[in-house]
Amino acid sequence: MKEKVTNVTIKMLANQLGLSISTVSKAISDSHEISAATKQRVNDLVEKLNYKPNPYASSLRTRNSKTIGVVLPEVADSFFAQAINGIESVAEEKGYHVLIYLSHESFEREEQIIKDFESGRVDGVLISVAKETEQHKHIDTLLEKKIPLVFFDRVIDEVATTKIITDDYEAAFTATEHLIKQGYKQVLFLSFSQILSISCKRLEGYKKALYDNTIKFSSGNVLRFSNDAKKDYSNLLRKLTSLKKGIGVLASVEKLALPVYQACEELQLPIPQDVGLISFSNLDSAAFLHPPLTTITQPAFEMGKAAAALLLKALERKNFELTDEEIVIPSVMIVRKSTL
Amino acid sequence: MKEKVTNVTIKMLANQLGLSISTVSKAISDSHEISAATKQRVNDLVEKLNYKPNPYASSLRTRNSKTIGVVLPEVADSFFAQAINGIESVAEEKGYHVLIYLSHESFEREEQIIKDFESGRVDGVLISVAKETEQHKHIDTLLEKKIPLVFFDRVIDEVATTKIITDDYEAAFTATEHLIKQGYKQVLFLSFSQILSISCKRLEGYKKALYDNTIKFSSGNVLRFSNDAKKDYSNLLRKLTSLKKGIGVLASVEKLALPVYQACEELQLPIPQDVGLISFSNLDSAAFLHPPLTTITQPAFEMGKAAAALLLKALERKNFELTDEEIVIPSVMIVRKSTL
DNA sequence: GTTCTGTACGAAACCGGTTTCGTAAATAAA
DNA sequence: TTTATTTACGAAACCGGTTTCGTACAGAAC
Repeated sequence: MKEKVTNVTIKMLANQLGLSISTVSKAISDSHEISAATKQRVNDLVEKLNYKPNPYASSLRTRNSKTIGVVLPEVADSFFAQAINGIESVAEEKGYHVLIYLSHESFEREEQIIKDFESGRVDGVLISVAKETEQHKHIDTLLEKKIPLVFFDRVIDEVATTKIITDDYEAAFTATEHLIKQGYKQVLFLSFSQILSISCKRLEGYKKALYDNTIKFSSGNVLRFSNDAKKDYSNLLRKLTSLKKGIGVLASVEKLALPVYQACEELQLPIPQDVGLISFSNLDSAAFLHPPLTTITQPAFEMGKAAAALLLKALERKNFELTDEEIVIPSVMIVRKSTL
Repeated sequence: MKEKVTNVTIKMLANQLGLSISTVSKAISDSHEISAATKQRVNDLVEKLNYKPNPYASSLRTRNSKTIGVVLPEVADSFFAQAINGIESVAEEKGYHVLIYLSHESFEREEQIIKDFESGRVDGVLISVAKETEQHKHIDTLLEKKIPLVFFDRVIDEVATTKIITDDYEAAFTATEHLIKQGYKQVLFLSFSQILSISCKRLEGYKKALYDNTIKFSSGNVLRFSNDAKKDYSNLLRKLTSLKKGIGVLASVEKLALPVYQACEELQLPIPQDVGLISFSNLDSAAFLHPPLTTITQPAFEMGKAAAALLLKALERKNFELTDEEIVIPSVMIVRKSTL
């Protein structure tokens, strides 16, 4: 009762047609070796029997699977959700399949996933690394095996392949300067990783804006978020309490914005009067938050699309290799009420 | 320069060890036929050469791929994002791989995806159908091929397999009654499909609540959302304008909630005073919207997890079949300021 | 000593395609 | 007419594993 239904194979086609297996195979792939008449007969039977070639048999012989692996830290983040959309749209168009893996921000998990790819399960890889990831041996090993990989958003600078990023430094600079111009005397930077390239760049942009506005950088104004949401939240409360009013807050990643709303509510610090908030975020609901959230919105869909397009180009074109370069797609700041 | 690096194969292991291929294969799978000493030698070399068995060769012979297919209408919806998380968590644990496909709410696309699965690419399928889907021949055909499939959330009642759903009828009933109890004289139902089982059930729950409260049902109060966001929005504007104040709105799906915020803002109809809003939604930001959104929150993660767990059980246990039943995981209503 | 049983392994078929290479017949070139 | 090509197809190797089946040998049973 549970045994699989035997699928129709190319052998069955060949037998029914009185042709050889190789002839059928060639007919299906529209080889010039096969006459039009024979192709017609073959295709008719393919249609009639609803023949679906076994993809794994084909993959085994041809050494490619028409499958790409996508490694994400998580999926419950609008950025990644939109990025998947972009990736899927080009994969679909080119007839590729997408295997999805979540690292849950864990380096070990990411390492396991990447190591599995050495098996040849995927033709290429798109990755946005975990917040913990600082080494890149796992990725180097994969590249040595000539499995193309492109980074998007969360990249590792030291790895020599193509990276699709946004203008993190500039965006953070703009955001910080915006807060300063709006009159916030101090600016907090909510950091979610001290390791990630994007975090570092955003922090640098923040620092530069402070510098340009002759505000002294204080490491105490950089709040590091860990995995412990409770502790992070109480740190945030403490920090906000300790400061005078007129605090600007730059959340360097989407998930850090909502805790600020919550904390301000709890502490009765009205946004934007006492606290100005701007966040890197792709939330559709940003415009309807209370108050509407000023955001740095990343071109998530486009980044996913660009990354996938490049990867597939590298897979399809034998004379195209992924060079060590950064492709920057700019973010846009959308000013709303949370910053006056 | 582009040719793939030849991976180490089981044959290379066998040669280096002076053993036969079959012995090595059995050693790796820890067969009782092989002596402990030999297993040790084999595993040592596996480690040393970083041998990764080709998954497609293995799939070909064993006729299973340790891969499941997940078909979603979209991914930029908190429900599906969380569901993926649930699915991935159990797939990961059981060593399964997950292929993701988006139907983008198109029946044709969904059909293509499902048809591809007839090739044997996946061992089993999880699906939440497109809003357009009313036929189910594509799914029947798959089931005839003995490829297990479980529905989650957006199910097709007529297909005889397991369905993981939430209590749509009751939740909509509760939501509607809540609006009525809060004093809204009329209740609008924002519908996003006339076909989907969940939509119908939610509509039924809505009707029942009206009936129980002796409010006459009017089909004019059911607003159908199409794919044309602009047209939908202007319909919504028109409807809200035409009604007296004190309108309750039940958004039967997450994406319909934000347009209501926008329309109320545009029409200067304060929520919750003039318009009460409740929505099926899993948005984390619901609590921080302006005003905070009362939601029916579905157990998305749990539903994904349950669906995946059941599917994998059907795949692993030969004496377990997916019966034609519904497993209901209840939603919870979280009352916030958008409904007084 | 003979038969039986169990252990440890190897040869080969097999999964279902793709690809190489060989060849008979038809056609073109000389 | 003979030779060179082209057309259309088939046999078989191949991809890299898994699985079946056969067997040599050691020790146990009789």
